Amino acid sequence: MPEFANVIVDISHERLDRTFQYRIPERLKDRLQPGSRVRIPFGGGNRMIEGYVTELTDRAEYEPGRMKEIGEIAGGGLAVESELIALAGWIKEHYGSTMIQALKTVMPVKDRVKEKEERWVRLCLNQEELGAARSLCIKKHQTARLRLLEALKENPRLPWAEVAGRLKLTMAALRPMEEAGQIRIEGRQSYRNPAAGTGLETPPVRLNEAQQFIVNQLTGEIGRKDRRPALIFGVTGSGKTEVYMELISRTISAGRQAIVLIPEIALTFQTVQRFCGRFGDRVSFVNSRMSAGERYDQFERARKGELDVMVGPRSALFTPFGRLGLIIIDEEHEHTYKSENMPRYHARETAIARAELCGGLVVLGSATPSVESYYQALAGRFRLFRLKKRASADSVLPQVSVVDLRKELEAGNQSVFSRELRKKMESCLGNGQQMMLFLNRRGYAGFVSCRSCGKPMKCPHCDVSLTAHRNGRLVCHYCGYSVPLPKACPSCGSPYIAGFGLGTQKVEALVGREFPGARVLRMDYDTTAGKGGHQAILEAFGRGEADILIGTQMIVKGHDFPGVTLVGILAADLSLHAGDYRSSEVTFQLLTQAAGRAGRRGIPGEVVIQTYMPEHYAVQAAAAQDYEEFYHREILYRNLLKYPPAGCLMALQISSASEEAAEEAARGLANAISDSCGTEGQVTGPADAPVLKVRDIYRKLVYAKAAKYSTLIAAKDRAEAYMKDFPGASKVQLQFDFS
DNA sequence: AGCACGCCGACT
DNA sequence: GTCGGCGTGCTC
Repeated sequence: MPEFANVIVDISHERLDRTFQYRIPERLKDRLQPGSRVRIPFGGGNRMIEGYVTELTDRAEYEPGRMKEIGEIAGGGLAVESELIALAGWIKEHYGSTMIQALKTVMPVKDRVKEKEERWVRLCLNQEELGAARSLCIKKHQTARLRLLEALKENPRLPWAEVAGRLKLTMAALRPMEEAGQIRIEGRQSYRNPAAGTGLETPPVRLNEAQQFIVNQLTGEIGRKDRRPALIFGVTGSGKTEVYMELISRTISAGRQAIVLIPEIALTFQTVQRFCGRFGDRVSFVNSRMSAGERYDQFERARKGELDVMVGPRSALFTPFGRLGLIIIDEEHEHTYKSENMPRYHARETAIARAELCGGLVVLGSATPSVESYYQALAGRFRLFRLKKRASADSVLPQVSVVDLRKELEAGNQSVFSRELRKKMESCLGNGQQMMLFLNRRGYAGFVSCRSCGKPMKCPHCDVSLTAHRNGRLVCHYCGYSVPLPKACPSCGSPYIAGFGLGTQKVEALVGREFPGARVLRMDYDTTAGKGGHQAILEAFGRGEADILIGTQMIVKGHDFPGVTLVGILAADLSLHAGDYRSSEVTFQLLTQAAGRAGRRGIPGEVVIQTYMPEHYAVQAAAAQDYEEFYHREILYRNLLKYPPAGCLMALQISSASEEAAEEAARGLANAISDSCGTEGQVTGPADAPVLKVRDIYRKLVYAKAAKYSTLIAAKDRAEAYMKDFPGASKVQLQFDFS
């Protein structure tokens, strides 16, 4: 049993947002674990306060002689905080972050939240008493009190920010005044309920046989023996949401709470309405646009038991529910469930870890499950349920055709639109129906280069070429840098500069030229930057205010337009060249989802996939709407190269402002982990990141593949040890990424 | 956040 | 001297 315990103090203040180290007394050894709630002496007066053990260790980070001992274990060790701290411990171990980083993701930022909370100082004296109090203060030279009383004379109710800020009063001066009954400090906890008053009561829908079967299978098990996560593999429109609703309902009836994770983009007004209609004010929502304070409010309501359901993106997973019984992850294949910051946790794996801690059930849903999840399901580690039929009988699968762009070129057609797509667009417009055109690249042209020297225009801060935009500027899609399009090539002075490739803006221009009359909307990062940007565009299109919606991937995610009968995928290959082992999977999912947008009410939809690689299995399988076929081909490839889920993969990203420092550290790290893995694993690199430089920071990559996760964890520890005594460690940053 | 410590002006 | 208010800084 380790000698010391790191403890996070149970006080919400910025200055205390770190751990303190305590000695573990003999009688408590073997009884402590990360997440234990303890009582500890704190501060000069050794007053006993509560805290949580975050970590047990033998390494003293503080002078052991001056270290205090843990007092006792505090009762009620089952508090939510304990569960979340234990989860942070799991995240730290599993994804290789520091405990503090893990804690900060799991326990929402408490700092500066207090500031935002509305607190007021109110005067409790009448005119007479105020006068008396003032003269007493003058007599006693109580300057701080006088300052406050003067201000309160003008305005008997002052906001806390002003009292603490401009008037510079501290608790030391305020407390005696409050005790004397001169003032009152009011802390009004204002909860803004984003769900308030939306939607009408919507009674539960009657489930069809397949849906009911899943619900029965799973609810019988909640709190019982089979705790395996469930994967619901249901085609678009098969009614997964109704299953979720019923599962949540039953969870609540059993006295437990539920978290629903959905991709940010799917958190639309309709979604909010749907949940509110069913669960009233017992449901709340979080999203990334909310301020830290607003999100904290909602988490606080959950902690107090005012809620039964929380809906939101990745971070909603950490809702402090004390009786969590169900975690639903909709569209579980979405890459947004993987965090981009340290710790780079995956919501699916982390949800499973949390469910284990609280004895809850995890339900995953997707029309195109991730290869990982389907693999687990086939191996029997997940329970698999299928919803094959679309819930409403009149929707039909679309007709998909694949167009070989090489043949178009041979036939002399250099346009973005193949002959087939153009014909279908004409008839679609002629019939007064709507269409969507999908292109996975925004901007006007792909890149811009000089026709005489061939040099592309590059971002000075990032290692990428700039994208031409319609407004005559060149924009960097990595850091946002933008310059006016130069009149002459900066390196050779030639005036012949031209754009190549295709972006959404250019498609918009081309549609305008080739289909004059057609009403066009464009949706991508540039047009949705403002708040409510998505919503406005989608709603306008839904109301039929445009015939054609052009956009990047955001148009294919979770929004139904009954009027859309044609979907055109202009360049299916773009995502195939990502150079990532997942690029086929991403492409397949994208194409399948895009195709699923067409024809959902009665009218059969048509889909045209344009590609230079019509024979690629991701394209073929998507055209045939055949997930099994895709999975079969994909898993062969992953097995062969031992990529996840057939093996484990750890990526080290080494970043530094100095390329040499990054390179040197990367080399050393590659050797260190290669040493650590031995014959168990395979190390590649160091190599430049696909985009070497972003925002003036160089990034190098080292990969380690192994059959067993533990091999990689050991390698991670070795890498951390290496960085500890690397001379230039302060200049170099190391990030781990497990997948 | 809460508490000790030290500074400073006022008063027995 | 020394008492009490008030600002500062530390808490394993």
